[in-house]
Amino acid sequence: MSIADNGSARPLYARVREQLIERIRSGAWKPGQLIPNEFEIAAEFGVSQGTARKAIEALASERLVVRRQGRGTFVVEHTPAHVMFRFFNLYDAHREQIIPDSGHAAAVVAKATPEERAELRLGRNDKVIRIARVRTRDGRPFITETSTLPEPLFPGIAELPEIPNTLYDLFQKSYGILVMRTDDRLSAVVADVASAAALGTAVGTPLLRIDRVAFALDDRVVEWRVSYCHLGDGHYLARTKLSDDTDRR
Amino acid sequence: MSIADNGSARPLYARVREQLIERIRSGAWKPGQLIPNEFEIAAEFGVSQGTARKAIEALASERLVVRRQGRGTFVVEHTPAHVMFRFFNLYDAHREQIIPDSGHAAAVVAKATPEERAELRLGRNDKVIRIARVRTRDGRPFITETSTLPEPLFPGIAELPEIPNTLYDLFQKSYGILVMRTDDRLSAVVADVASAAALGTAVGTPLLRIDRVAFALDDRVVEWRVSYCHLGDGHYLARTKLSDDTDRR
DNA sequence: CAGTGGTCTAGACCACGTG
DNA sequence: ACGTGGTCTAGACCACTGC
Repeated sequence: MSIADNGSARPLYARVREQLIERIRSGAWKPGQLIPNEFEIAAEFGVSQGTARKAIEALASERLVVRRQGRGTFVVEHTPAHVMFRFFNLYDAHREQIIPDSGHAAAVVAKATPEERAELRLGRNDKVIRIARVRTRDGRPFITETSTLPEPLFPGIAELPEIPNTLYDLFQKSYGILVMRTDDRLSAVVADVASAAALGTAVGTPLLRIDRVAFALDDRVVEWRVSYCHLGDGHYLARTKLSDDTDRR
Repeated sequence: MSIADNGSARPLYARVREQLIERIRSGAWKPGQLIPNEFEIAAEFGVSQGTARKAIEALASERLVVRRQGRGTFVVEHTPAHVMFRFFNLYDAHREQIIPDSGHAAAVVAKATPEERAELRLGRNDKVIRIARVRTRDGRPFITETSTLPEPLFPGIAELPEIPNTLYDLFQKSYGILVMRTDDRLSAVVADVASAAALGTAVGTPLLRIDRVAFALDDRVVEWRVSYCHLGDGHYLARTKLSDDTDRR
């Protein structure tokens, strides 16, 4: 049964690409798994090897798969180190990436506030999971962080004996949800009494506020997170390239 | 004379790509110019049309050229609007991109300080051009900005009757330098007396500090810029994608 | 209509990793 | 030695643009 049979206007390689993405999204192909080679995919969809190649290369450029010459093509795997490296953009005064620790994380389930519904694009009676923690560095607190997750997507997280340091690898491994993109909205604030106490600093200290929304493979919003960072001589690194996509949804 | 004659290990399409980049970098192909079609490029380098195509597609994915079906392939052109849209990441409370105005800009030439030499990767006796201005929005000041440029790259900028609102299109049009990437280091500070006066706000107001370094096509540093932004309910938007390059030079 | 980029195919050979 | 992805070629046809 060939995918080429219908008269759709979309290019063949694009339709093959979507079918392959769907297999990753649905979990038919697991993280780290070897996928069929170019000729097998070509035969399955009734296209030439070159067309299958173009579809696979598109996935590779999106980092959904990793190609290894001589070995094969593998579904991307979010490891804790990988997640930190890719999605944690804080650097110290020496321009080294900061690897933070997670303090005790408290998780609760609650009805979403109007603001949470707006950020997470939820319906009226949806529930959310809130995870609050203070992150440390060399044992010293430097970030207060509150994550809010749509409860239906992540049942049972609140009951875990311990919340991991990085959520995104848990999202992929336990819930099959792959974080593809984060939008961080950054602003400067001064520490209020509560923040100052939590971070061990003075009221009025400047803090970097990071308001993050994370998107999954299908563009669903899977996390809203607000962090207040006491960075000292550190900073947040944002790289902008001419080659970046231009659409700001 | 074919490019394929030597026994280099680099793929053919990569060598063709570099030759095409060199033509843009050197100014042999001007911004907005139509470049030769796939068959002409293939013939010139002694490769097949498919290989020329792969080289051109690489340039298109880097946004160095724009392909238009039925018309041809054109060298990218930095217009002021284009530059604002791509490299100015500030948004207002309604999540609309902020388009700032430039106040009066003062430019001076001076010997580089040690800090300027470090940021711009200059030698001991190099000079720099410093451009200071206060940017406004609806007539109200909201950013103080100091750009520092290597003087040898931009002779005569300090003598211009007026400094334009966006520097990067000037860099391309008048100096043949294409800005490819910016690294913004973001931190929170509080307004000192000078900043508060310039921005019409109170001492102690939180400001977003943006420490930017801009890179040209050949990875030279072409600008170091420090901005202090009084954003109110606005923010800086930083988008991070799984598909972003992973190397943090 | 001619000329451009876009898609698709078929096949050859190379480079790499593993057994 | 074998199977994988990586490169390169040659040619066909389609879709869009502008004259």
